[in-house]
Amino acid sequence: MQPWQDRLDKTLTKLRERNCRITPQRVAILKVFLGSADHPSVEQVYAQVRINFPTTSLATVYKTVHLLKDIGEVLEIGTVDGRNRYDGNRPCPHPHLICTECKSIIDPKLSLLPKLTAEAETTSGFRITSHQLDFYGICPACQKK
Amino acid sequence: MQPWQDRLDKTLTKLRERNCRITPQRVAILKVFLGSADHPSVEQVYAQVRINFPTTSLATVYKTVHLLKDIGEVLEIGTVDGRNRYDGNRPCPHPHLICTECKSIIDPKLSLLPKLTAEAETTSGFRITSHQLDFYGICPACQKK
DNA sequence: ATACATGCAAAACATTTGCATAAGA
DNA sequence: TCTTATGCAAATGTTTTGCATGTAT
Repeated sequence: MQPWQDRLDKTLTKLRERNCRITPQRVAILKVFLGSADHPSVEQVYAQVRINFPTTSLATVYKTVHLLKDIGEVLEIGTVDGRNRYDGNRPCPHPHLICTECKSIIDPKLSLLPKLTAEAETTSGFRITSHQLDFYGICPACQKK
Repeated sequence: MQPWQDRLDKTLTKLRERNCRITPQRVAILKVFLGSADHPSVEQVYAQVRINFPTTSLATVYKTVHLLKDIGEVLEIGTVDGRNRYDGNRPCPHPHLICTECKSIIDPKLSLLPKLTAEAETTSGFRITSHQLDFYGICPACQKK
């Protein structure tokens, strides 16, 4: 029993409610997202899925990632190094730290972010519903090189 | 005399120092960046340049934008809607408030942002060089509708 | 004169789409 | 059965590259 089994079941239920079919490919793709702590690209998901499902096509991975994004089960992070990256574990927007050298992505915990959002709301009068916050820099490992 | 004349001269000097040649195309592209307050894509720069230099090729615009990015005179903002956007005016990135209803964009002044950046650096060990921060929500005018 | 930049076309990318076939419900 | 998903291939759109020609220095 994987720690994300519960999450998997909930997502499958959500798919059924939308009259989407539960195919082996979709389950496999979903499992890759839930099992990876980092922020994979479509190509990386594809490579992972093909270990167990060698017949899976890249187009299907693209279509499924789109579907999961649409139902809010996967978050599109943005373009890093020419390809889109995704987060299957925290589908709500959160800040990222992106290393411009090795392209790795970290999820920092920023206690001040709610206060910053509040400041943006009060100074502008906006009702803020979402955000995208990416810091770019050099990660500790690359600083030593 | 344009307000960015001084900046233009400095950039041209920088180019000469790097043994780069000052061509009409490069000057024209640079002027487009300095004269536009928004964040143009390569295609938009290309369209603008071709008004005065109809023979300019898209490849040259791409090469020049790359050059200007390399020497730090233009900032690559990131990919919006499938294409890269650039900022030739502001050396430092700044946050945006984007209304999802009327698409208007506001530049808020966020006094907490430096503190948030500092928190991100200390908690991660990253040396942060840049960032992108976009808040999405409903502006005051659209909330009344 | 001689590097270097330009412009054209073709290539290299990630991503999307159309359609016949396969398969979940 | 009957609709939806898959997989292939072709198309799309952006960005890059090779090379002959043009041009700034």
